[in-house]
Amino acid sequence: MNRPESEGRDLYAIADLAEEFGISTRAIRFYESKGLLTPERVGTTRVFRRRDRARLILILRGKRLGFSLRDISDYLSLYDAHSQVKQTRMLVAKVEERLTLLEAQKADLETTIGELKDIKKLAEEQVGVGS
Amino acid sequence: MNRPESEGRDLYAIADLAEEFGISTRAIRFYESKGLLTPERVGTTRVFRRRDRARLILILRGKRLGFSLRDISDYLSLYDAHSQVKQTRMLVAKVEERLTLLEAQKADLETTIGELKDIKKLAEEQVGVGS
DNA sequence: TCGTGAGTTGACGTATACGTCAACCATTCC
DNA sequence: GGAATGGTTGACGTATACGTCAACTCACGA
Repeated sequence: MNRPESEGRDLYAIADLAEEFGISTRAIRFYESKGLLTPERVGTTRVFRRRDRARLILILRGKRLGFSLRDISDYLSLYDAHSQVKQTRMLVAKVEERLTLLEAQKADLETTIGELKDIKKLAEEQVGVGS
Repeated sequence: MNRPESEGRDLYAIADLAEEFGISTRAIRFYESKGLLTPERVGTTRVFRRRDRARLILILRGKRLGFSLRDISDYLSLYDAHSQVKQTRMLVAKVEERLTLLEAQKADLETTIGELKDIKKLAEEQVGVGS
């Protein structure tokens, strides 16, 4: 069910990921120092795999949403637990908590978007839309 | 069309607002120092009106959404421009820019919410939902 | 008149999230 | 073998968003 031969074929250098996601290598090292990433080492050099890359995507999305690295760390552990499927009750509670937060955030966002659309409409009427 | 008599009837002390919104008076003073609020003064004491209270609500919502005070400041100026209705073309552009940002954020949020719901579902199946 | 409570202004401290810089390997290419 | 290239670790600096604290003012009531 596992394919050891296909493993070890997805290796990224720190600079690869930095460039791909438009962040600094220093930032990536910082995330590692906070335990959000756990790349392997070849000697002293970091080697990242698909898992790390996926986590990095989650990290950056979390940041775009305004979460702290601490929040994101918790969030990532939900994913880990997800694949490990242990302490499942705790997990459900945590997920629900997070969902409540996010749904509230979504409501805030929708309110804000609505208000801005109103402003835009009024402003456009003021000018004459097509002019 | 304006009712001067009904004005000046909505006065809040700094502590009123702090308590109402569960923040510190220091925070409110900080927002003022950053130009986000402009309460009047009676002697040295700050006096807030409905306008300030409304702005504070926008500030706190912005913060919940993960925006910096700098962002929120820009955002508030959209509202100001909105009521003043000047520089209208600039305003439309700014609003559109902000809307693009927020729509992207909303997409991020919906993705995240979706993922968490998946995790929750899997976890619940693992346990047996009603148990 | 004294003190008590509420408000005010700096000044300083703190946590987060990095950027910058120096000094140091390790490879590789000529 | 020397230089360039890319990677590594501290150490230090910076911006944001406040909290904490000291020292002061002012109004009010016993």
